[in-house]
Amino acid sequence: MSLRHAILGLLARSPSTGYELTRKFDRSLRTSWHASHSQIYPELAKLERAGLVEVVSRGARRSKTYGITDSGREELRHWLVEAEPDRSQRNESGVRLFLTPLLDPADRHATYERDLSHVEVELDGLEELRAQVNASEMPEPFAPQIELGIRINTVIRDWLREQLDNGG
Amino acid sequence: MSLRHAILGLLARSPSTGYELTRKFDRSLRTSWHASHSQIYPELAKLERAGLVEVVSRGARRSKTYGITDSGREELRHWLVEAEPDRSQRNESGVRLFLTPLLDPADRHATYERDLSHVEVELDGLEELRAQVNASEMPEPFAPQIELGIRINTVIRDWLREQLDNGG
DNA sequence: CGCATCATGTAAGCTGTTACATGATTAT
DNA sequence: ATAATCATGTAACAGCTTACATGATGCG
Repeated sequence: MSLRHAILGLLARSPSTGYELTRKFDRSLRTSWHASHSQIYPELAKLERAGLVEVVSRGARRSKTYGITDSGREELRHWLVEAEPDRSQRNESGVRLFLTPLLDPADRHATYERDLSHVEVELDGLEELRAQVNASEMPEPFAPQIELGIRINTVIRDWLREQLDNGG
Repeated sequence: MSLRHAILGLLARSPSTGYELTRKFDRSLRTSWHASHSQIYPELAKLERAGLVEVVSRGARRSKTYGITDSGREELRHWLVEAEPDRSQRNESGVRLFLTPLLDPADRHATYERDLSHVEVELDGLEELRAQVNASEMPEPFAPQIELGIRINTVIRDWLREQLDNGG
C-alpha cells in the first residue's frame, strides 16, 4: 500500500492539511500516484491512530495541519530502503500506446496527435518548474527529479513526432 | 476501467486462453498494467456475457480459447480513439524516486543502485526483443513501441548513473 | 508414482472512485 | 447577498489482492 507512504513522504517534506495534500497529489505526484480527498482524510485519521502522523496545528475553517512523527519517519525510511519494491504499474496511457498499432492509419494518427499535445503541455509545465528552481525560488534537492521528468517526456514527445512523420 | 480494454486489445492481437492472457499481462503489458488470473477469468466471463468476446475453441485441460467479436472490436476502437483518456497513473517506483531526496546519502545511494540493476535487466530484455523483431521472428507493427520502451529505460538508466556519479 | 506446469475458478478483505453532505471564509 | 473557494468528512459501489480450491497433462 503506497498511499500511506506517499502521504508520509509529503508530510516529511512539509507539514500539510488534508486539503493541501490533495492538491499536492494533483500537482507534484500526478505522474506517479493519484489520490482524492475521500481517500486522504480517512487515511490521515488511520495514520494518526497508528502514531505515524500528528496534528501540529489547527487553523481557520477547522483545518488541521498534520506533521510526520519520528516513528512515521522510521516507517517511511523502511519502505524506501528496506522493503521489496513493487514494480507493477497501472498506466492507462501506456496500455493505449501499446495497442495503438491495432488502429487504422487515420485513427492512429489522431491518437498520436492527441498524445503529442498532452506531452507538450506537460513538458512546458516541467520546464517552467525547472526555471523556478534555477532562479532559487524553490528548494534544490528535488531538481534531479524534475530533470528526469523532462527527459522522459522529451523522449516520448520525439517518439510521437517520429511516428507522425513516418505515417506510423 | 481499462482491464477489460487491455483484455480486448490482447485478444484483438490474437485469440488466447485466460491462462495465456495472464502470462501476457506479466510479459508484454508488465510496464503498463498488471492483472492476475483471479481478475482475468471473471472479467472474461463478463465480457462473454456482454458479447464482446466469445469462445472460439476448447482444448486440452478444459482450456477455452477466447476471441474478440465485432462488437468487441468496436468497443476497443471507441476506447482507444473516442473516449477521454485517463492520464492518472499508479507507479510505486515513481513515488519512491520522487521521495528519494529525503534519504541520507548512503540510503539514497543504495536505492539508486538497486533501481539501476533493475533498469539494466529491463533494458536487456527489451533489446533482445528488438533483436528478435529485426530478425523477423516476430510481427513488425509493434516495433516502435519496443523502441519507445528502450528509449525511456535508457534515459532512466543514464539519469541513475549520473546521480550515483555526482553523489546525488 | 510424484512433481511441475497448465488451466480454471471462488471468496474474503482491502483499496480506490463517485456521489452525497456540510460548513467556513473570501471576493465581488 | 451570493458565488467561489477552502476545508473536511461519509457511504455505496467497483476494482484489485491474497488465499483457497480443484483438476488435467506431461515428464522423469
